[in-house]
Amino acid sequence: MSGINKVILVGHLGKDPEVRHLEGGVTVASFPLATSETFNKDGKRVEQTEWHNIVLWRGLAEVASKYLQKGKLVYIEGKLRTRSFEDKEKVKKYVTEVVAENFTMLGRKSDFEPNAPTNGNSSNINNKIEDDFSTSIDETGDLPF
Amino acid sequence: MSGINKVILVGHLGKDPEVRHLEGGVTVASFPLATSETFNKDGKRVEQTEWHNIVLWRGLAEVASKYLQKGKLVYIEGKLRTRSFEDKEKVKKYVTEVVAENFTMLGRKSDFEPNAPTNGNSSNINNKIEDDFSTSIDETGDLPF
Amino acid sequence: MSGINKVILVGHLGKDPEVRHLEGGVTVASFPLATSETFNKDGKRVEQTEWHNIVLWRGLAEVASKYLQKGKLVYIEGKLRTRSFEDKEKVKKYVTEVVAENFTMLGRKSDFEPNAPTNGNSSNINNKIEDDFSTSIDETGDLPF
Amino acid sequence: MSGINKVILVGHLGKDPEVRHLEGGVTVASFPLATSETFNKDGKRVEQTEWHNIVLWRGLAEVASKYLQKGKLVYIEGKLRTRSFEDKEKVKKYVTEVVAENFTMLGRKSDFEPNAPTNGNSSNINNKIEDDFSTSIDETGDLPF
DNA sequence: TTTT
DNA sequence: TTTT
Repeated sequence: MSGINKVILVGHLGKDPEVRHLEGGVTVASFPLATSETFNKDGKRVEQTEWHNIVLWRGLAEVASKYLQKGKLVYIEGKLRTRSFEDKEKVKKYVTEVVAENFTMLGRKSDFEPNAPTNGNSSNINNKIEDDFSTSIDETGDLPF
Repeated sequence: MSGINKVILVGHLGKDPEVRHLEGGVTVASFPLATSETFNKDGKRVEQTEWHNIVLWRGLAEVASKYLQKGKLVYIEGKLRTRSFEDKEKVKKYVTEVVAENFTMLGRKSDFEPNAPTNGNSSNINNKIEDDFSTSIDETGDLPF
Repeated sequence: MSGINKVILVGHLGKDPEVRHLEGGVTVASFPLATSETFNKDGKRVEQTEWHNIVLWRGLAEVASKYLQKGKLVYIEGKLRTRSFEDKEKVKKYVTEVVAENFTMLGRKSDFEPNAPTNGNSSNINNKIEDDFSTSIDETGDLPF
Repeated sequence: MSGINKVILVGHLGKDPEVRHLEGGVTVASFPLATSETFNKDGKRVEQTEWHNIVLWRGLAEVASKYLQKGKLVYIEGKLRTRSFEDKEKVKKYVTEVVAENFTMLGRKSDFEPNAPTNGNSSNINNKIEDDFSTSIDETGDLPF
């Protein structure tokens, strides 16, 4: 009859959410999310990061744009959706996104003060202790989307 | 630190699993899986189907190739992986797949006898009656789940 | 900060849903759900069944009481809740329940016609043939999922 | 055929893992895990905490005892199991547990240094910034198990 | 108490 | 390309 299409992610935002307002007043937000996995390969600790395109609609988009920021840790629940689009050269392409159905902020409370500035190398005492997630993203910079 | 990357699907196979044997003897199987969602739009019942690329490795690939067939209902648990490849025109493309970590067959037992032919409109009486063939599965006894 | 408390089950109802109407007009439904696991132990196929107490509230309770029946296969998503109560002898006891947040009917469509009688060994021909009654469901059109 | 019995939790340990070694050398670890949910009730922010009995076996128990500690944030995936036992007065009781199948440590890296001392009111600089989760547990002290 |  |  019906089916199940469910995605559960816990990871860090690669960028601040990007918010757009469509005609009709609908809000959409999106951001890349990194989920990392570490495993041993030939006795060495290897980290593999997977990047996900997260899309949020309406009220969820507005909450996300208010509370989520680059580097923050979030739990996201949603569904997979593959859509096609035309790139600049009019070539048809496909992209798979995770359409969020709800999310929960994880980590320290201080990480989620609304309206806090996002300076990558902030000297904010609360950010100081965090691991160096954000800078390493800036360096590699090769999000596949 | 670490993250979570989990996908849970319940849907029907769009095709029989396609099995390949890589150099080194590693088996890979893949198939498209459809998850359907029905909702009301302007008083009308609309069905929206999402297609997922499922990939299975090693032992899981072998079990899948033995028991799963076009049309069957399965529960699949896995993780998202986006990989790039070059198409025939040497254009770099991305595809997102669900790498299965385990699966469970749902539905009637008769749907899962190994080696059964896949005729779309089969009039095989066994497909209409539940609980048939259960003994033959008991006899082979090698269902690893 | 916040947490995640999520349960995902696919199993068969052990009984028809039991519906109660609380003061204030709130509807609650509940039923036992069996999830079975089979594994090999000393070369023998062993089945282990786990029973879950499922509880549904309000609209979800009403839909469940209309469509779910003893023996049917369902996907249930919800959260764990342990509550205390006093038994007949005034002894404090604890019970853990799965409070359903949504559910999806799996299996053949004919399994889910509303108001069908529940005779365990029914010889009703409609239970043997797939795809029957589909139009009658289309006509009523009020399946909210 | 088969079923699905899956639990996904993100929460904080209420106590250090308790490790036991059974005859035959099997290791079992267990601890209470709190998942909190906050919602608005009559305009006020209410927090509701659910406690879960987590049980881990063998290698997973050993890893847990090494890395997990009271107050730490973890993602746990497992299955529900209700078992009966006799209490001191020989009364038969039931308890529902989450048998962990894997777990992932979340939060700051410094939270998971192995062998770190667990003093509730530690003056360890890394613990200082944490929110006051641990003390509030000590005060209420009413774990239902 | 279900189902396969 | 599946299924209901």
